Amino acid sequence: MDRRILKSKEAIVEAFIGLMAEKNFEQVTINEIANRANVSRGTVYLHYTDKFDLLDQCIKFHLVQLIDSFLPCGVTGIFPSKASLLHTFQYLGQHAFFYTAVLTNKGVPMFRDRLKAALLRGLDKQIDMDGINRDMNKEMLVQFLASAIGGMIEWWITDPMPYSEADMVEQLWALMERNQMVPQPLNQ
Amino acid sequence: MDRRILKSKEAIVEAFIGLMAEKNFEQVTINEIANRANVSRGTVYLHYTDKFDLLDQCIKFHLVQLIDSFLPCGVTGIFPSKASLLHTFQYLGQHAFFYTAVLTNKGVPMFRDRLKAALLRGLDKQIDMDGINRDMNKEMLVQFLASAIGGMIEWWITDPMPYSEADMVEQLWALMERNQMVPQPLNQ
DNA sequence: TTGGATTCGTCCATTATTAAACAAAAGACG
DNA sequence: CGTCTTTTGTTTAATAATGGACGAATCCAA
Repeated sequence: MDRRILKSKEAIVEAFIGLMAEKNFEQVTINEIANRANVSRGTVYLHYTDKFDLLDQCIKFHLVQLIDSFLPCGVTGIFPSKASLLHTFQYLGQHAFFYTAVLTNKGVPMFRDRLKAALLRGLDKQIDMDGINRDMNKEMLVQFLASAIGGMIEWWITDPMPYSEADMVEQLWALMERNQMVPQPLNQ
Repeated sequence: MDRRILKSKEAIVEAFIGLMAEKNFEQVTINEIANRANVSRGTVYLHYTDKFDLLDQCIKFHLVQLIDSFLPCGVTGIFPSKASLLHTFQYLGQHAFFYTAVLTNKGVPMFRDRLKAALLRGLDKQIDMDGINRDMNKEMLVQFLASAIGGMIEWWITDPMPYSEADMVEQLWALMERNQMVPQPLNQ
């Protein structure tokens, strides 16, 4: 992609997130965004139809990255591991500014739902319905687990991250193994 | 000026100074500058004929700012004061990265001379040749004082700035008054 | 010295960004 | 309510930035 587009989008998104951390989404104006991004107002409209589209693209982009941090190769190839879960929390930590903004901003209540939806899609592919889960209703189980993980993420991000990434991985990985959301340990 | 020009120049200059702080001027390439600035190589040539011109414009720009920080209104209007001298040292402190780079870089030995030349021009306008200076040779006096001030600045910047801006102002202002480089105190 | 790689400086057509204007909608405020 | 201001979304022509190409110059290792 053209270097100019990347730079403009980067500046716009950064300005937008910064403003969202300061005030409600509704009272963020395109003018402010353009000014803070040091970009012409027309440039914003060149890439985004309006601020709802801007918010939408931001959320989509980050949720794709979030899933990718855990499932880097998608369906094919490598299975998720403790290491990839650590990558996920490192990614979350690095982008805590964005996630805090969208999770706490009064004007963006739908983000919680979209995070859960992304988790649902990811879980639906990963979960092993044999063994301990043989007699469970998959839909209910997936709902249960997606809520659990989403809640843990939201709690870790929204509170000032009281535990380290490694601590979170240790606890969460055990819970995921227990529910056959990841490859089972061999000595079992 | 067009916003794009400002942004490009800013990025180029910042990249350039950063590289000058890391290696000698001679071994800084236009390619490196463009890459670090995240700008097309052609854009560099659009604003600067070569890296010597880039260095030249950087130095000119900063020396103008340095003089302006002390004589904000040029010839007309307000006289320099302790406050404006404080502005000068605050400016120097804020741009210490640049001044350190050009003062210590082995490839830019001429910067010292240009700093002195700028001080000479500034002093020539300001100095009062009456009173204590009546029987002095102006050219020699100006040379003497420009070297003195230039040396103080270079020492303050190059050493890790052991004294505060206010300390420097206090000492230097006394020396400037003593030599009638600034308006004399009224009770004298 | 020779050859390969990198940088240089310049050119080009294409594309993104710019500042400006504009009417319409939304807010702010008395 | 009406007035004044700001924001919105769209359009325009002008211009800066882009990536790519090119031959020449420079550097560096064999």
